[in-house]
Amino acid sequence: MDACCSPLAREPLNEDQAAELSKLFKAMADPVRLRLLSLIASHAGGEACVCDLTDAFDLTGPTISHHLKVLRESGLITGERRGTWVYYRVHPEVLARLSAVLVPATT
Amino acid sequence: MDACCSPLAREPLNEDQAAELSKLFKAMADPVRLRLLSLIASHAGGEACVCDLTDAFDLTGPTISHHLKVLRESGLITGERRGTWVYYRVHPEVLARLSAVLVPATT
DNA sequence: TCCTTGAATAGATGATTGTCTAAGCAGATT
DNA sequence: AATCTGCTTAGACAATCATCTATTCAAGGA
Repeated sequence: MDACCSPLAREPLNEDQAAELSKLFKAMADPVRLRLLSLIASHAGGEACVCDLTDAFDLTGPTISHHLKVLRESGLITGERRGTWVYYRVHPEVLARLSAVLVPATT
Repeated sequence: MDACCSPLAREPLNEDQAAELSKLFKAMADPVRLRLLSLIASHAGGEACVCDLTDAFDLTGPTISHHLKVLRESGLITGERRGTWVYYRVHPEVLARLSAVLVPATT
């Protein structure tokens, strides 16, 4: 985790930092994935079952599954199977880090 | 500006909020555009000339111009011509808003 | 053991995107 | 005016992406 904490507006990002951050932003650059992320993050208990998520969209199961995979591979969420259902939860540190990067310059 | 301030992790984004936010994240979902944004935001005086920006990349002028257009149309930056050169500056409120949306749940 | 249900994978397709070259426009200088 | 430089627009092309259907896997219940 190289591009850690310095706000984007403090000093220029180097190529590695930009490449790493762009992967995270790319994962969020879709309305369905943003809503999925928000549904999971705001769900009671900090986790949500895929069955809950699918109902919120006019999309097929495989499409939802695809978006969850993108979010998973970006490191924003993790999924865990418990019995019949798969539960997803967010990684708050990753959200926090992105939030910190975007804070405008204080000057 | 509808999807204003409530963190993503507080309550689920509705479709409109997600659509609007995804445009901003899409604009940042590219390493070149992230570096451009950072170069502009961190530049002395709060603004940077295109000529300064182009030198930082191994890309043609038109490509840089294209990325600046994407950032401009997303509302993250504005460009102004003064004499020979065009100067860009960021809109800090937009960065601040995104930062606020990403703040993880406090609970 | 077989069937049912929840979820992921595979593969296809139309749309979007990042980059380029070529051409155009806006100021400044001669 | 003629030209030069800084930047943008236009158009083309390969690569990536969002979505779908069909298939597969995993866990439970009959």
